[in-house]
Amino acid sequence: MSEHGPPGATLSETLEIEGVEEAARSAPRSISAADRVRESILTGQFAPGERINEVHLSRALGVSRTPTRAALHALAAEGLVDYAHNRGFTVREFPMQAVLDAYQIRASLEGLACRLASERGLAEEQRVAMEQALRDGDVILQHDILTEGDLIAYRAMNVMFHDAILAAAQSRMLMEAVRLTLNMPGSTHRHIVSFKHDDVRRRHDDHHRLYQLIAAGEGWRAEVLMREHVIGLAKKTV
Amino acid sequence: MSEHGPPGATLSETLEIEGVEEAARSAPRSISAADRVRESILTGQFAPGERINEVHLSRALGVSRTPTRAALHALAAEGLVDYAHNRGFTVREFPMQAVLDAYQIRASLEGLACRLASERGLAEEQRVAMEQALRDGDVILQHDILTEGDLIAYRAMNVMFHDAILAAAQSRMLMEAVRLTLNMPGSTHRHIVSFKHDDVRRRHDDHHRLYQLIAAGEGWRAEVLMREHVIGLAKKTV
DNA sequence: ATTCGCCAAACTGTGTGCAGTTCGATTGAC
DNA sequence: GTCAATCGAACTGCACACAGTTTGGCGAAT
Repeated sequence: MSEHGPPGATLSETLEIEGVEEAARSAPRSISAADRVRESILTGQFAPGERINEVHLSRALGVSRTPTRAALHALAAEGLVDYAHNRGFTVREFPMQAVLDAYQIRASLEGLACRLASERGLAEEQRVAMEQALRDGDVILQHDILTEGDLIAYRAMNVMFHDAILAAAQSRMLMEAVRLTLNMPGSTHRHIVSFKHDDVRRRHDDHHRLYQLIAAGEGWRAEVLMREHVIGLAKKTV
Repeated sequence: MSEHGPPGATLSETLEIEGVEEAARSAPRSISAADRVRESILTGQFAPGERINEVHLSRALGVSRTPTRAALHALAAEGLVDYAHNRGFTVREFPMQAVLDAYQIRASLEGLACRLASERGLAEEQRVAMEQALRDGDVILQHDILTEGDLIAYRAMNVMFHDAILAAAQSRMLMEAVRLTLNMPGSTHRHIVSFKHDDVRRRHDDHHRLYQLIAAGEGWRAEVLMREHVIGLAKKTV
């Protein structure tokens, strides 16, 4: 199964095809393929509305059409590509309004997660994660200006915090619904979410308050604050 | 491809395999297969947690493993089955708490849909559908006791009303998220949603108020009322 | 009697060939 | 020059065969 790379590469074949053999040791090709194609779509390697050719994509991934199709079906399920019978897959388009709507949906869902977390309590694991995230954010914000590295660390901290709340809500369906709202081309996010120091500080302050409210069992207040917190991400503060 | 039915039928082969040829005329096998398996799961033909054998299921459906696997992957995306590498698919379990949580999630999402619908206005098509649904409900509720036929008509009316609001929200992602919450074994719903005359009347009254609020552009009030409306479905009123 | 290791049957993962459909190009008429 | 019909290349849908993994059971050793 080696010697896969075709020399003449078309547009969709710009995917990296390194490290196939060690990664394929335990991971199924279809999963690995889905991950890589998802990454390509999220980073904007594919043009929105572009039709995806199974054969070309298969070659680019170094696998046959079967796992490729499985991967594309999985991505269709996640909402990243569209599927039409006898016409295959196309990259889904995300107009600006759809991206803004996604923040509204996520705000409602994560607000609900906060309420459920408040009612059901924080397990030790989630409490630790949230406290760690709060400390990490505090450290980052001590810097007067935020470097690119700071922003990377901030994003990791942010994911840890929000994931902990979702875990505390103890609802798999809620997690899946939130994931739907996160699966969209990330390049767009940069244009939406502000990373000015004051805005970041305000959002981190929200985190502190959210932690307090959830720990205190103030479900409704936590829900409302989280909704505002997430919606605020999509406010144009340029 | 005829003469498919194996005589010795195992558990998973109790699916109906009638009308294959006329249905397969234009519809792809994988879609048709997904629909039928989904129906089987929703009506409780499969035991929760049961492992799904691809070969047996393929024979029961009268197609090969390829479209069967595609169908199962699609159902996994909808959240009806779980998938594990090298272990295939299992029927997802829905504990009572998960079903109740689904109503909470749906309440948040449909509440948001009401707000968006209020802001974006009702297109003629949705306005007509909602008014029709309201009239249908009025007629049904004139009966002093509700027959089984009344309940079927009520459910159809209910779907029309809620779908119209979702359409008015103009967010595909929101529709998909709501669909997640609706995809669960329906038999359970019967035990949760009350169909006593007074409860149905109260819910229909909610619909009238929701229509008024949305038409009046009262987004926030419509959102709150819809949340209560949906959560009320899961309240045990036995 | 229990546990560990091994083996075989069954099942899933993947590659590949063929059939049916779609879509673009080419040719012809107007 | 424009439009339509037709043909062909390309692509998708499906079936099937083979390879790798899991899993249950059997037997031997402790």
